[in-house]
Amino acid sequence: MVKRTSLRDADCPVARALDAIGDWWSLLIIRDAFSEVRRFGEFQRSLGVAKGILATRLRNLVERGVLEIAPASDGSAYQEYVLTEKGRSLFVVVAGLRQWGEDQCYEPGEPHSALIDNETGQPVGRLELRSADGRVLGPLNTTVRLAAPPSARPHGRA
Amino acid sequence: MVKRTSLRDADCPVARALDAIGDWWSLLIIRDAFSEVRRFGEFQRSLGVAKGILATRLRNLVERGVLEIAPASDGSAYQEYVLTEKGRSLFVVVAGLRQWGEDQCYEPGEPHSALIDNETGQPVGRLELRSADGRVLGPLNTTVRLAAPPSARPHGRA
DNA sequence: ATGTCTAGTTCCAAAATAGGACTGGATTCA
DNA sequence: TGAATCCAGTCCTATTTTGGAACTAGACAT
Repeated sequence: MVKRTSLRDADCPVARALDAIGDWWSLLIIRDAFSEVRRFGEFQRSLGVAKGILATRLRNLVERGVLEIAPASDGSAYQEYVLTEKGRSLFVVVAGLRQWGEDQCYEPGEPHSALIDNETGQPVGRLELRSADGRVLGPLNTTVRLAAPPSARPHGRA
Repeated sequence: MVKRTSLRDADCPVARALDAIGDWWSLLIIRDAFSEVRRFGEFQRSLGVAKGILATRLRNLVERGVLEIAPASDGSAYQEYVLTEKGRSLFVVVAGLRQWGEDQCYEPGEPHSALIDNETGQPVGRLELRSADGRVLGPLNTTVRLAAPPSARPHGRA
């Protein structure tokens, strides 16, 4: 009767997304996966997370289709966890978090890492949401249009 | 000695960001805040979260400077929680989660909400990371360049 | 002044986390 | 070939966090 609330079937895409990947470790695992981290032990050392928790998270991410298990690329009998297409499409989310962290979570002079465009060696541009015709959009220019499937619900809900 | 690990001083912007806002309820609170939800009771009803948890989360978000407390806009003696500039700059993160949720967390035919450009009434465009000169970048085109402040650390770490 | 609404706090049981010990198969070394 | 070590987990326990309900004090409405 206390059951950690599930948002799997929430009628908001943000809630569903968070249900799948919205905890600390999962996002960090995904971040690492974007940097070629693949093996259980690599994740464990990189994150410093308890093995039990890591095992749970990896299992969940595989179940959700964000990661998949592949044979080890080094020819050993072990397995690896690699991003699926679904997982790779989280790139902008991780990039968004990174930019926000860089901008808002460091002291003014404090040095931090940066995301670099391989082509030019320059930092990447700022992530922006644009309209279909190219205008940059902010919170004030947009509205959530509710889906109205079985019986329309008048107010936004989880 | 078990203390939920803190990533406040991690040397990765993603980790720091997650430390501030990287849990379920915080992100959902922020999502709601983008839709003009302001009052304790409104958040509580919208999210269906336990009041104790909501109180903790709001306090934390205020501490972190994501929300701030303002006098109630309806003239009553109560207070409201509104996004700061720091909080509003999470817009692309929430938008990214929303798009991912829409794309990946619904069954093919299943209807869902959409983010609409107020100007045109059309759905907003896809969030894309671009290079300084405008090329669309994916995970393969980018690399994290580590900060090398006190003594350079050779490998990515939490 | 009485009753209700708002925004919490407090308390409890159940669940999740952190950490360490343990295990069994794979790999390496001699 | 066998022993030592590494890898990828599982299992156990203590502590923390969550979810839910009950309680409270200060607005507000009548």
